[in-house]
Amino acid sequence: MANIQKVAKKAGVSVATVSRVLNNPDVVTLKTRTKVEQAIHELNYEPSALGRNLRTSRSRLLLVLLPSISNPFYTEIINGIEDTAIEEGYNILLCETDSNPERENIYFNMVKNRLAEGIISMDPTVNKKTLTDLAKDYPIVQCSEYDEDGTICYVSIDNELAAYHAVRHLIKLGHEKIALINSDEKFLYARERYRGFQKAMEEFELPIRPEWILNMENVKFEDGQQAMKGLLKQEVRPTAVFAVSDVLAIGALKELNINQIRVPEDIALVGFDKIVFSNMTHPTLTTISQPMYKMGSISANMLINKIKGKAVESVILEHELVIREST
Amino acid sequence: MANIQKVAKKAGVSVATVSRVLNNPDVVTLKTRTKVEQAIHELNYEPSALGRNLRTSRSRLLLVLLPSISNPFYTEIINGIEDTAIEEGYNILLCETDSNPERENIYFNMVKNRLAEGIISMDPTVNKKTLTDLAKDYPIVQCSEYDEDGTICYVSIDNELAAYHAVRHLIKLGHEKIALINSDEKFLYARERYRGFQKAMEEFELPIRPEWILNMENVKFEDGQQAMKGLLKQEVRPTAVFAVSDVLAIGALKELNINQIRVPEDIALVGFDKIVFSNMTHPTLTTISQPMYKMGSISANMLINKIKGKAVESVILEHELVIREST
DNA sequence: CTGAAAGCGCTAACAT
DNA sequence: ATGTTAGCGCTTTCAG
Repeated sequence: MANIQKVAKKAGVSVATVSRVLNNPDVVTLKTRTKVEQAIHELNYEPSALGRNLRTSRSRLLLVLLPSISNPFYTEIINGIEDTAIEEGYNILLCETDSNPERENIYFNMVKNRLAEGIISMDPTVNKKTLTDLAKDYPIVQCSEYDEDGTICYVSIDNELAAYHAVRHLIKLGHEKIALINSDEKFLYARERYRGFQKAMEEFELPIRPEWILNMENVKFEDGQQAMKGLLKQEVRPTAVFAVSDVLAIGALKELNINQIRVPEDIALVGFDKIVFSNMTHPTLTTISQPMYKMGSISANMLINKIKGKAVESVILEHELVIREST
Repeated sequence: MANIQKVAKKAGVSVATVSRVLNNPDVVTLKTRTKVEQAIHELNYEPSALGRNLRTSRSRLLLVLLPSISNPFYTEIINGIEDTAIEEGYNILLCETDSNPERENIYFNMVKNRLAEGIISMDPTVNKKTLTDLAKDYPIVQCSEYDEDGTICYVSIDNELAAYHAVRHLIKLGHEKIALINSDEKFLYARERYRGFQKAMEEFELPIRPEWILNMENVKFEDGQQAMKGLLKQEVRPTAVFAVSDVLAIGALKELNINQIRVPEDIALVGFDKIVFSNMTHPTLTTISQPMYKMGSISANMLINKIKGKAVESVILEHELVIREST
C-alpha cells in the first residue's frame, strides 16, 4: 500500500511537500503540486488517517450514547447530530448501551484512549456519577437528558411544561378522569412529566387517583399495552390517558383496539415524541412534538464547540402539541 | 496527559515493559508488574489507541452501511452485527448513506485510509460498481443484499422463495385476486420478490393484472398508503395484497382502516420483514420473518474472517411465514 | 517555496 | 525477564 514516502519519491519531492499538497495546497507552486498530484494518482495513494490522527491527536470521531437504536424516538435526533457532525468534519459512532454498564465502559474508554473526541449522551440509564466524572476531563454533552445538579451541558425541552400542555389539552376537551402511563420514576423526565400532569390536574381541581398512575419499567410497546390492560380492569375507567411516550401510547392503543373501545369517543389518548409511526396508527395519535432534528443538531454543535475549547451553555427548546384524531 | 513514557519513568522501567504489562502481562514478573500497575493507576494513564492503531495498523472499527437507521428493518440486524463485533474486539460505525453517493464516499474513504478495517453493506442503493471495485482491495461483505454477478460475499434469504410462500399462503386461503405492492425494480430483492409472486400465481393459474402490480419509489409508510389508495380507486378491487415490506404493508393498512375496509374479511394483507410494529397494528400483520439477528451476526463473522484473511462463503438463510390476524 | 528532521504514542524484534 | 531501539505514516517547526 502506497504511503507518503513513496509518493514523495515518485514525485521527486520531500514528504513535507506531499503533506502540504494534501493539507495546504496554496503554499505549493502549481508545478510541484501537479507533479505530486500526478504521483498520488498513479500510486492510488490514500493518506492514512491513522498516522494523521496520531500526529494531530485527533480522531474526528464523536460518540453518541443511546440505550437502543430501535427506539424510533432517537432516529430524527441522530439525523440532526450526524448532519451537523459531518458538516464540521466529524463522524459519529452510534453506541447502543442496552443500559448495560459494561457496554458503557467500552465506550467511555474509547474517549479516554483518544479513539473518540467527545460524547453526546442520550441515555437516561447511564450512570450519572461516571458520566459526571468523565465530563471533568473530556468533552461531554447530554441530549434530551440532563441531571439535576447540571454540571454537564445539555439540550432538552421543558418536560414539565410539555406534559402540562398535554394534560391541559385533555382537560379543556372536558375530560376529568385522566390516567397517566409513565415510565420509571428513576428517570428525571418521568418525574418531570409527572409534575406537569400534577400541575394541570391541580390547576383545574381534578383529583389524581393513584391507581391511574402507572409506572412502567420499560418503554416498549408491550409495556403500554400492559398498562392499558391494567387500566381497563379497574372498576372506574378513565376517559382519557396521557402516555409519556408514543411507543407506550401505541401499545395502549393496541389494547383499546383489541377491546373495541373507541378512540377518542370512549377513551382519548395523548402520546409524546411524535415518532413517525404515531401518524400510521388508527386513529392517528395526538402527541407532543419535540424539535428532534434541532436537538440533535444543537447538541452536536455544543459538543464540537466544547472540543474546540469554547464555552457552551445548556439550551431548552420549544415543544409543540400536535392535535390529531385520538383526542 | 500521561503517556507510556511517563508511566515507564515513574515505575522505573522501560516503555517496553509497560507495553508488556498492558498487552502481555504474563511475561512480566509479578513484582515489576505491580510497580507498573501502580504507576498506571497513579498517573491515571490510559493507553492511546491512536498510537497503538498506527503501530499495528488496525483500527478495530467496522463500517455498517445502510440507507437509513429509521428503517426498523435494520435494527435487529444491527444488534446481531454489534454483539458479534464486540465479542471479537471490534466496534461498529453505523453509516447512514441516505442513498447519497457523496455520503457513501465519505465512508468508503474511511476504509481506504485505514480508519476502518472493513464494510458490511446493507444498502441496496449503493453503487455496485464502486462497491465491487473497493471489494478488490478491502474486506467487504453484504447483508440482506447481493449483486447478481456475486463477486462480493453476502448473507441473505431466498427472496423469491419467501415471496412465493407469502403469495401461496394467500392463494391457499382462497384468494384469486391478489395485488402486489413492490418497491422499485432497480432493487434486486424487488425483482426477486416479484418473481416469487409470479411463480405462485402461475403455478395456481391465476392471472397477473398489471394494474395490480405497484412499484413504489420509496419504502416509507406513505408509499404504502399511496399504493393502497391507488388500488382502492380501481374498478375491480383485489381481495388480497402482498406488500414486499412491513412498512409498506402498514401504510396500506392505514388506508384500509381509514376507508373502513375490514382486514382480512374484505382485503387480506401480507407484509415482509416482521418488524416490531407489525405486531402493534390492528389487526396484526401476517408477514415473512427473516432471521435478522442471525443475519447480522453471520455477516459480522464473515467480515472479520475476511479481515483475518480467511476464505469465506456466501450464506442463504431460512425464512418463515408468520401467520397473524391480517390473513 | 521546499527540504530535513523531530516526534506524536505505541509495539515488537533484537539484544542482554 | 527486561531494556534498547526502530519505525508505523503523518504533520510541523526550523532552515535554507
